[in-house]
Amino acid sequence: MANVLLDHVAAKVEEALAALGVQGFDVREVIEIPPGRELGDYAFPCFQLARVLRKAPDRIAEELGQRIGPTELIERVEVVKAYVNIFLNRDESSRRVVEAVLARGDDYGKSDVGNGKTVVLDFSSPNIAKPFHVGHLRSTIIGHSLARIFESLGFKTVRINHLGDWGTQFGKLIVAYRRWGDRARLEAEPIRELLDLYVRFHQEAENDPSLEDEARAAFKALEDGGVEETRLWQEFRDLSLEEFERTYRRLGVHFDSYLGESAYNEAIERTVAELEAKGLLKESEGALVVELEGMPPCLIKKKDGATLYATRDLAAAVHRYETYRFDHMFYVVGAPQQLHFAQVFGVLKRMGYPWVEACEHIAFGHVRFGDEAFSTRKGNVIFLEELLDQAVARVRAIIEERNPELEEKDRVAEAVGVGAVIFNDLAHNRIKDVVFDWETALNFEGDTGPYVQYTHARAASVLRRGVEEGVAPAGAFSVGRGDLAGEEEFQLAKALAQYPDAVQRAAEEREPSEIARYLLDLCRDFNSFYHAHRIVGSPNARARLALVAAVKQVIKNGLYLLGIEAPEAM
RNA sequence: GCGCCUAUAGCUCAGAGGAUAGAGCGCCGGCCUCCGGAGCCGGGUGCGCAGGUUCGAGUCCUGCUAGGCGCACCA
Repeated sequence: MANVLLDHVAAKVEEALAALGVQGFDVREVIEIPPGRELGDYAFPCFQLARVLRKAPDRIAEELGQRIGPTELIERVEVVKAYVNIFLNRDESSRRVVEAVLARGDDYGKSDVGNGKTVVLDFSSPNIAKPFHVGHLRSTIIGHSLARIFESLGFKTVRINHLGDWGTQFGKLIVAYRRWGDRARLEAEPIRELLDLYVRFHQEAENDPSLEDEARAAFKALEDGGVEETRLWQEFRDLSLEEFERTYRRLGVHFDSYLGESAYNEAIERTVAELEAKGLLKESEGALVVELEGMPPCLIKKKDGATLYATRDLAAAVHRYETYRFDHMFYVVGAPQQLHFAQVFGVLKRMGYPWVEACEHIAFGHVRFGDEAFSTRKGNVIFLEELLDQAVARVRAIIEERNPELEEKDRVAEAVGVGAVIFNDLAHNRIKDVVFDWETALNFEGDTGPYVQYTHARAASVLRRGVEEGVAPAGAFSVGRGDLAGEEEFQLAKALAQYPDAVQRAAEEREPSEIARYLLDLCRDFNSFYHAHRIVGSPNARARLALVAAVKQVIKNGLYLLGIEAPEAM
């Protein structure tokens, strides 16, 4: 499934090129949308052909232009210098696009290019016993969105939550809990209690460095199967997971596997043995490392014999390949960990696993708060729940003010508030750092999730109106010849035609923001159209309603890929 | 010190090597007894610096500057 307009144009350009004796030229790559409408709908610049054909680009354009005859879709061709500018027939193009969108419905934009290949996505992966804060949100929703995008392109996906449920931090928590823990509070609000313990540990450790040693010893005891340590760890883990599940439900996120770092305690020994057998382990300052080219060595075991993050990631990668035989594995983890993944991939390569080429670190910029980094240790965090609650509350207030008759206010407020938070994060290129501020996060005007959802609700409202007026009862749209001949209708339809391209790009770049931005553009176009033209009261109301239905469908499909709901009213 | 990332409008950000660099926020001014004003229309300022590659560079390369992140027993 691709762009119904561009496909036609590209095919015609290719035919014309063939007539000039040019084969295998990637027309789709070169063809572009001109900067101004007066220059046509699509343009084909001929500069690159000048070298191939050894002719002046202007002349090539001239010859090409003559060979691209009018078709049902192509109305005329104008050559301007080295550009072949193609003008489409408004009515026919709009009609075809609208019909294609409505015919495919929820499937519009999907394709089967993935051909059943498997993508494993490692995302979210919060640390147990630490609050789920705004910093974790990015991994969670970028991963979730990428999973949906790849599914829509015919890939099989496996969502893995690689829980941070192992490591020295648990030594710290065990030590802190033994000294200052409050049983009742742990059961009532586990994450808060664990966070406080964690923060207090670091405060006290500043004056008493021996605590750090004690914590390392406690973790070693845990790793060696100490009964008391294991019991506490299990409890911390269970209680934390319950809280995370609540947040995941709100975000509509689910996982196929919750195998966290702790799941690899046995596999790790096999991995270390394998490294040993392959002669890759070197002793260095008492620790075991694998040396790598062009970067610092990867630490495999500490001098006390305990394992490290990288060791567990290695074991996990091997296990995942054995389990899923993935064609791609995405690690949706913050950019600060680039070196870590370069090292892990480097070790896998030295181990001789060809599938390391399928592993990819999907890095994203970190979230800062003002000029301070979020720091769990300092307790300087914004809880995601708090952000979601505030967003939902504000939406609720706006509904009360502007649409008090709305049904299911709470459900809609939840969808819009959560959608605002998600969209705010997905609207930017993932690699950019984001500075969190409440004003931006809780703004619902302009380039925001609620704007897109509002546009969807407005389209839904117009369609309901069409039914009420008996113009298009029960969605009985029909687009006859001549119905969509207008310029504005065409521009909207052209935007709809581009949706599959946006999805494709989002997948190729692993960049959900491509879809977010596409939706903003589409919504702007639609709202302009809406304000400029009557729909229900117009002579071609049925056709315009079909166009509105197509717009609504595409917004819904796009929001779904971002993990955002599309309410019928708000 | 070494490595990675970033630098575009007052702010937040888009920009497929191609024609005249675009949105949102903020500010100012408008929007019809009519389909939802979370909307629409109008108003202006900009590619960090210096070279290079190319028919053509905001986009690619090199150097510099500024900011962020990372660099051994945390994850």
